[in-house]
Amino acid sequence: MSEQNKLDGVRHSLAHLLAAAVLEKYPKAKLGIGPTIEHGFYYDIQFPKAISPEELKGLEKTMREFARRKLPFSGKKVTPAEAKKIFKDQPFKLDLIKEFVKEKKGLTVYKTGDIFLDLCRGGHVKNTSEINPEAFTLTHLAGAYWRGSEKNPMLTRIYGLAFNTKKELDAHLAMLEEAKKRDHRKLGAELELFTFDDRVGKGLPLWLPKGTVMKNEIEKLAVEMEERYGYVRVSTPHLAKQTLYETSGHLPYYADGMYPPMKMDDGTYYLKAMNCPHHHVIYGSRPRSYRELPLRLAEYGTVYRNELSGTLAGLLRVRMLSMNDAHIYCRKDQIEEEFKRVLDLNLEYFKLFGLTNYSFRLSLGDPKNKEKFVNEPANWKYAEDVLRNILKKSGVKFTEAKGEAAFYGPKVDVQFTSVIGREETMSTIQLDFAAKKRFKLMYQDKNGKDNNEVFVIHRAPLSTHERFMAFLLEHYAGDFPVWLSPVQVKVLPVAEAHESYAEQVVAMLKERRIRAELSAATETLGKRIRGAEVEKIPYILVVGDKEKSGKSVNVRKRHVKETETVSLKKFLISLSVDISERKV
RNA sequence: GCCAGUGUAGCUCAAUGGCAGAGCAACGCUUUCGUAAAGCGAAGACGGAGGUUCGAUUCCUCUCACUGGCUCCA
Repeated sequence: MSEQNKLDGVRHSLAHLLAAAVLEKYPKAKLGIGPTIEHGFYYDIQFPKAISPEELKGLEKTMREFARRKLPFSGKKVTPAEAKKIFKDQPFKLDLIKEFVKEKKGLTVYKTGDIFLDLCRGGHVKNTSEINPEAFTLTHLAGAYWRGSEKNPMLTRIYGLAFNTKKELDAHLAMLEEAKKRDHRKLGAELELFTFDDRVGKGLPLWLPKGTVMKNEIEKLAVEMEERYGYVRVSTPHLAKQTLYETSGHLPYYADGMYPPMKMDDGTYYLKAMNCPHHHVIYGSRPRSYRELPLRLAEYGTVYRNELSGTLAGLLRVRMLSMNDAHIYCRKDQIEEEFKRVLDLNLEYFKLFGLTNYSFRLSLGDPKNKEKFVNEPANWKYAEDVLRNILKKSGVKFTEAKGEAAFYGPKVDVQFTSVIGREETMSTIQLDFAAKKRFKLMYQDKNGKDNNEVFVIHRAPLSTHERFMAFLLEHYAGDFPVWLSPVQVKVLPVAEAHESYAEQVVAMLKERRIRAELSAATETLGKRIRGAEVEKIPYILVVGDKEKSGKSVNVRKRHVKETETVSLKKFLISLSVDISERKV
């Protein structure tokens, strides 16, 4: 047995001990399921009344006592009738038994000493003596719907962490503490990048001056890259009439995610939740020739989505999104090439930002779910095969996920895990075979005939400004590359006498469009250095008598104690080059 | 939206059924300083609305916001 399987066995066994501890204290509690997860385990339980987080300590203690009793785990097969009898007071277990019988799965029950019996497929330690009672802890409570459906009752989920040794557990807890310091919400407030306010509304970020500088830098990058990759830019209104979303087909699939309609004297309007329909209209604004394809329309489009209040989280999930959007209109024979180019664009971005913590996911439709996906089986199969083949050819690793597609077609999502462990889709590339029919997207082919075979690739490699900023903040822990830093250089005169020289230095920096600030000598030099370090300014320039007479600056790089005196001229040139090349 | 938790000054943290206390930041004055916190001073807060009470920041109800998760998604 591998180390990992053994640890999984420990974690799974702990879930059983947790359930046993709960039943000892609350004999009337109803058990859901208790699986193993990445760093531990959880158990979903319905309590007679809500329990408080303080009670976790007590449950933990009981679990330790159980573990020390050296209880053996043993399993046996049972018939459905036997199982129903054993779990007659456990409605959720009865639910599972029904399901397993329907799926013709065998039933097994596992016994933990003589304290606990659970319906379970196995995978435990042989004896609780294999569990290190110091290497696990219960961490937090959460609500979770039974079988993951919001139509079912909500159970209380108790999460636990478990490792082989106390040392590993402590290290993991310490890592979580460290991660909290990189939380984009904390850093964003400290670095004055964005803020929220009750009067504006939840999920509606206000970009502060420094955050806006960064947002604009990222947008500038996108404009340059997209120009290089053959895109043209467009710009569209934030609202549109209901008819547009009826044409696009978004209303039946997406109405819940949109803000409610606004009835005006000349019709009903919606705030846009996506840019695609507007772009499709631009495509159709005049007849297109086959020579024009692929046509790539790009826009940093602002969209509004009425996300459920409970899902909002800092900039990771908001209600106003600035999407790095574009739609590529191409012929069938161009899909592969275009898709590949988008993939390359993605990879180029990730390399530029030094991002490695991502994985590709091929998000597929689900033929059974006709409410969520357009019912065109042949098109689905074609599009899914196209995407799968391109991914395979390009050699990137990917997983497949059923039911994660857009309603109009499959997509390739780039999944990131934030430092606090939340997984979100960052970039997305989608293949849309439904728009051409709905919007009557046409082109004239070589023979002058109308052709409706216009495929649309939706793509957002830089996600939204909001989510991308959240990832960048956590990725760099606030230490942004110079080109992205809101303030690139801070100039510190040693004393008042050096202020005029310092002002000259700032002026020369600004002339080269370098973002520089003066930190006047109203405080001690040490204090101003500390301030600039806390602000995470990439370059601190100290100027005193020596620098003034030598037309030089003393350069202190972020987080580096050793300083270096160089001529002002030299510093200006090398910094300008670094910024224009977007060096890390 | 659902389940649970948390809301004290710009930030970090105290205390309390009976005048809410500090550090940092910001402000004023003094200091003009060579690489991560100079000194003094003044000022600043119980998320909001009800209720219980002689009296509520503290107890209760509602509400708003945030946090952790579920569902959902860029």
